Amino acid sequence: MANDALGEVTEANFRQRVLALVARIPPGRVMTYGQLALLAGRPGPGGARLAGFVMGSLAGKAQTDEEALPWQRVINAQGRVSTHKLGFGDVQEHLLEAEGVTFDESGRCDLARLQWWPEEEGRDAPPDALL
DNA sequence: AGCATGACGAGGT
DNA sequence: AACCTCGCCATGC
Repeated sequence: MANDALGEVTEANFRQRVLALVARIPPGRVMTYGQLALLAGRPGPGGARLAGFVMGSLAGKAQTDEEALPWQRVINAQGRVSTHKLGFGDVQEHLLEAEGVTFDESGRCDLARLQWWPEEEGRDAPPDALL
């Protein structure tokens, strides 16, 4: 047992970890696929893609059970949503805007300000005070 | 059983 | 800035 934290990260617990992290993202804040992968024990580009696969696997559910998982708070490293291809990119942006996230003309949001890290547990507002 | 494809991202050209 | 390659794994045909 032991090693949930250091031991091998199986596909099963990787998925579980990713979902657990997504569930903790505060409203108005976001996390990237690569970041989720890193925190779930699979750093690097490959891990980021895996995180994308995990999210994609629950795309249908996410839409029908949105209260259970804030899937819309997961975006790519460029600060853009990666769901246009699936047909609900606009929905995702709209949901985020409803939480206060703004996107510019090129569809980018301010990751530096909005990206959330678990260390901030408890702080649910953007680190504006630190600017 | 092989092959294409899908919510990614870093590094190189 | 716009590509290209590679890493990574599940799923459907």
